[in-house]
Amino acid sequence: MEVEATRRWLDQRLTGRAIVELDLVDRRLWKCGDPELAGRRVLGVRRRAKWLWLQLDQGGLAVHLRMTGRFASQPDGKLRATLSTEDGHVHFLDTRCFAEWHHVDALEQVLGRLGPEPWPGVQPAAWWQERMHGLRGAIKPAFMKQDRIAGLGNIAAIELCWLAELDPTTRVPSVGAATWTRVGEACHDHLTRALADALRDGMRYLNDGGGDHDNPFYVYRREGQPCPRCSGLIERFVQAGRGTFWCPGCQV
DNA sequence: ATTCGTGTTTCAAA
DNA sequence: GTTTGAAACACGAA
Repeated sequence: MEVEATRRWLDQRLTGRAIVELDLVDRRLWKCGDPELAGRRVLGVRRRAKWLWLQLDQGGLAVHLRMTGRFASQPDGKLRATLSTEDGHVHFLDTRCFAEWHHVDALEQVLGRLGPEPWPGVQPAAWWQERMHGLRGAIKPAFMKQDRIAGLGNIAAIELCWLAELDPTTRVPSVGAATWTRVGEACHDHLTRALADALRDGMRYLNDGGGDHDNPFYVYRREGQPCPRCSGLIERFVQAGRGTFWCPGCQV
């Protein structure tokens, strides 16, 4: 998970430092609170779902990267803000400018209804059954319901269906215990691997003209390519408004 | 030139 | 409860 990788990156550079200046290049980032951060000290960096929380000595900064937000040591993109400390700069880049920064007393003020975190543990079948209880629609969009399970997005939902050999259109009530167990393992596998990839390479697979040659996923954005498991062809269709990639050969 | 699709998530409407 | 579309916005690809 890129957000967890970002959390560690920020923690290394900001925790224990005092903020010297916030240069808010694009005001649209700023959703609420006082943007005057000079003199505040960063006590720690935490994550909840895809929110980052920079705990300050007075309140904190809640940051959501949305689609294209990212932190970097060099301003090599659409620069929206720069956070300066005594010993360095942290730049915030965001092509589409959907990201949100909130200066509030507590992170809970900006969180919607969020279910529990599925990671870093391996959640057992009973956990998934409880989280999905009452849903009757397709499993893949259900994985993305933040009020049921926090932090799974489109890629995770796609990849974990593939890992669990599960047809993304399967109705939630017809998923059996053995499959839920596979889902739990698949979810842990995917998120752990996504974090390792992000720690190593960042989001290089979709950045600066590289095309898809660095795509680290099994089926995401691989329409027309052979399935790594059964060599069937990966297909794409739209489900609940989002692109869904899957292998009709081995996902049942 | 124009349209389409995109890593997120919430919301309203049907 | 479910499903869809729209909303933030920018840009590369078709």
